[in-house]
Amino acid sequence: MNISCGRPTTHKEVTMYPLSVRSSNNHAAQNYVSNQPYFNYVAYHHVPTMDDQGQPCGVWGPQYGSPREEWNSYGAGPSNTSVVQSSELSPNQYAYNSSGYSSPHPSGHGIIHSVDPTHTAANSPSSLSQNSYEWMGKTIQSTSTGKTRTKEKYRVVYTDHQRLELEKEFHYSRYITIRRKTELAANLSLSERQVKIWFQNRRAKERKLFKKMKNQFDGMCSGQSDSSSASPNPLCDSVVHSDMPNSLYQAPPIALNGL
DNA sequence: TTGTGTTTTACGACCTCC
DNA sequence: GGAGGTCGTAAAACACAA
Repeated sequence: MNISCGRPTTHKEVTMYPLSVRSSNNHAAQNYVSNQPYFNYVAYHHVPTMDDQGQPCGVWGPQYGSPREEWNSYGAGPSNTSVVQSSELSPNQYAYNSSGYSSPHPSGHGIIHSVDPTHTAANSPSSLSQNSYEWMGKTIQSTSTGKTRTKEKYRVVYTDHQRLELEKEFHYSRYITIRRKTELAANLSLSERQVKIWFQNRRAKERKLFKKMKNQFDGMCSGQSDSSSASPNPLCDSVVHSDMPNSLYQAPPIALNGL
């Protein structure tokens, strides 16, 4: 098997906390991830691959449905955004409307490239809370540890837009390519480091969720695991105990040769 | 309002690969 | 050696019951 996801070198990022401040009053989408239908772990089987043209590593098999289009059910991309702040919507009314999201970008993705600068300016994190960036000037260096921390914030909270785009990218591929990482970082006003770490954390979250679900499944099936008798629940045999873990978490695309 | 549990960013340690 | 991977963890942000 020739997995050819490139891993070109990238410069080490210097800025630890670039533009990324979420408006404090938008809890609406806080939990949108957990409600997403793609969290169907039983059916999910992702194999990260990428060709040498910079095409996405993610192979979204037909069993998962179309990778990007289904995001329209959540509303959409950044472009025509109408990210309505939660001050205007109830938590169940998280509206993220876009008709432009579905148009694929050159590399096969369909999200960021069509961003209208005017809309971006109107809806970008910076526009959400212009003054919220002030704290960034207060980055201090911890004298004891050398760690870079901000004086007033240990971490930033990403905007709904940033999260949505990251989630969409994650939905498309669990492992982001160098190229897409660069694009995303630029378009979301995040550092590449932040994008990378977000994906790492996101995968960790998924593993955690999967583990949780597997435990629940094991609990359900524990009473019928007697090998001497036929399992009354075929789901316990075929899905949970054999297929899911290994297929879900393949080794990361390490053998990389370019973007 | 407050206490508590969960989630979200961010990092360090350690690993593998080139 | 540098890149990005997982794993574990810290701490802020958040949700929610009492």
